Amino acid sequence: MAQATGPSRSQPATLSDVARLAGVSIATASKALNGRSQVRAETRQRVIEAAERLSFRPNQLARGLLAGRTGTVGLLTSDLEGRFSIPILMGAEDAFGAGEVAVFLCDARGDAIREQHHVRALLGRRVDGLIVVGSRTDPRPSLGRELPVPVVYAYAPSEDPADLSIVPDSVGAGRIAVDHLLACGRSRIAHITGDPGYLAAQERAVGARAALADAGLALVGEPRFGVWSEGWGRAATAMLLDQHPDVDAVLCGSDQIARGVMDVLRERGHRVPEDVAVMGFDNWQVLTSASRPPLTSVDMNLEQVGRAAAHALFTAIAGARRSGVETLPCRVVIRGSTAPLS
Amino acid sequence: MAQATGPSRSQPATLSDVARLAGVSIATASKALNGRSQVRAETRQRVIEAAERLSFRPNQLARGLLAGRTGTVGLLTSDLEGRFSIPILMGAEDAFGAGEVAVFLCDARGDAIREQHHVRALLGRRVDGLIVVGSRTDPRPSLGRELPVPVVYAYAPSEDPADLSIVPDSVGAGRIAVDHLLACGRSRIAHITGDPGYLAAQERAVGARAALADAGLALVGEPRFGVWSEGWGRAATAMLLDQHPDVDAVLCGSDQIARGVMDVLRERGHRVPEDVAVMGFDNWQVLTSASRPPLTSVDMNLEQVGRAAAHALFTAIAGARRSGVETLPCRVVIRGSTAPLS
DNA sequence: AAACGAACCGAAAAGGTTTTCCGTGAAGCT
DNA sequence: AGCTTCACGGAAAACCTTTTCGGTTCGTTT
Repeated sequence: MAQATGPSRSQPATLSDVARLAGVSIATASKALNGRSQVRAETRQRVIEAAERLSFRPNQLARGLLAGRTGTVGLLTSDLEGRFSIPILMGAEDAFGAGEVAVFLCDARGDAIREQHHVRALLGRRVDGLIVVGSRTDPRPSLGRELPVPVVYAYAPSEDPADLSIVPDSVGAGRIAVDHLLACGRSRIAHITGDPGYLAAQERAVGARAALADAGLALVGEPRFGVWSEGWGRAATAMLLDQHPDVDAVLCGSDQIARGVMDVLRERGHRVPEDVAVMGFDNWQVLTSASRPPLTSVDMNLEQVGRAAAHALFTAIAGARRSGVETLPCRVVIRGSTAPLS
Repeated sequence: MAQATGPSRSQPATLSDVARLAGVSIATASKALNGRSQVRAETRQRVIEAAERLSFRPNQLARGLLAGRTGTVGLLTSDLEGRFSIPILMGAEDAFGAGEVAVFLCDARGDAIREQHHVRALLGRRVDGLIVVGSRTDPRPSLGRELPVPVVYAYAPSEDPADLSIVPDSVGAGRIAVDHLLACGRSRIAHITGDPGYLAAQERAVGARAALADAGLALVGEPRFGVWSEGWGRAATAMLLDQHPDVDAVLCGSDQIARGVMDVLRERGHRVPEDVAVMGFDNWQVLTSASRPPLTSVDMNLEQVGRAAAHALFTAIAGARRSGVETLPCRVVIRGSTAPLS
């Protein structure tokens, strides 16, 4: 009953179909299509035309079964919803797509059980490697050393130093942010940032202080930790202006916070950037370009993190293992909210 | 040289390894692990333990090769960056993950050539079906009727009515938005929306007008089309207030526009929601909850669109084809920016 | 005791591709 | 003419799992 190539939808052509149509053996057809040299040019041409006519696509399953390599990798995110996973994922997909590698996407939704389940499923499909994408930069548990394929951790590093992790340089990000404000001639710089439980918040503050110290300066007051929201940005700014009305720059832990900061600054009659310069982190387009004025922000180069992770996985699959945490530099994107003091 | 199970990383165990360890044939091992009935309980136990010890995972490639079904689907997005693809993708991933189906993610980046390339690659991997996710609701070209696997279009419908498409009900969205404003006692409702080249903008306006007409009312002025930005929301609101200072509600084409609208309303001394109610579309958390007051918005239920697409693909793979454009209802999420007139 | 049935297990084929090895024929050389 | 060399094409194994079908063993029945 099943062989009716009939009405609806025929099976895809197989290599033996091509061989039959071209009047050669399966082996010859394979060699002709793969550019092997043991086949006459004329024969090769005949095979190629036959494959064309049948719109033959080699079955990657069979190929993978034989080769022991499938040309697939697993991309395991812990949180698709969060906006940090997406650019990383794009970078990785981009890097792999160019190399004929297909990507299995799995979202663990922050659940370790589900993550374990996905890992097992991916290994059953014989992926050549795994990329684990976190939703924040705090270290996360390793998947273990016993996996049969290489693993690269992106954004959230593994707790096990034997694993390879690719993360943005948060300390450096704090540094270059302050360097930019210093270059704008600011010297009374405050720092309003988010949840102190986030390593990124701590590291950016460390970098900012280090850059100020190098210039013989210090923050105006202590860093103000809170939550990653506009509301906190507004509240913290109100307090800041009460205590330090002479502040000439505010470095904000995120673009959202910066948005709130700028609103209150404007409401209180401080001009941005003439009186107070404002910077954010993350360079989240929808916020930076909607602000008045557009917001200068530190871009974490997440797409590049994804690409680097993909590249590292490539080389690991080829046999060259690395380990440890590798950091990638961030960059300042200058917009209207920061400008030299006139 | 290759058989050294040696130092670094051994090959995954195969069924014949398990069979050998358990002292049975390959066939029996397979039957034991798959719950077939022709094997003694004690033997089955022995096999299961052997599989456990070797941490055996059946090779899905071999299984797929044999069964003709791979348990994989392709998810083809035209634009990962845009925020509409992500929830759809999450819904689809969620629905498939529960069913032991793995998802290949491909991002065409809005390029038809790249899309074609990805389709070919996916077919080479013998996916059982395809979901095509668009970045806007305007119809897009079909992948064609000649594909060997079923295809479901999500968010952006196919131009070919023979294809199956799942989209949110934009006209209905406009309707329920106005219905909500009417229920709040508003009667002088303006509409500030985005790019008129977007079908979503047109359809929402159509729905809004229809709901008003049903109540014997009309919009305050014409719908104001522009771009999907806060800046446009601010500019349009300024004009609106000049011409119609007595407006008591503004229906905005997106949450971004709504954000701009609210800013200007407040600056001009109009209270939200006491004097003017404001609504947006998309229910984009980061904007709706950061607004002052939090923004009432129409949620397009995109995750549900993704789930429905996955489900439709499931049944199509099982043989039950549908066709045409199926719409899913949207829902109003009420927050502080709309309230009954006191 | 012979025959029968049930329960259990194994051999083998199938799925599609790549690769190795062998065979055939022709051309080149002495 | 007889030999080697070369170019080309084909047979078959391998990858791993599932399933069908046939075979063995043991207990039961007449």
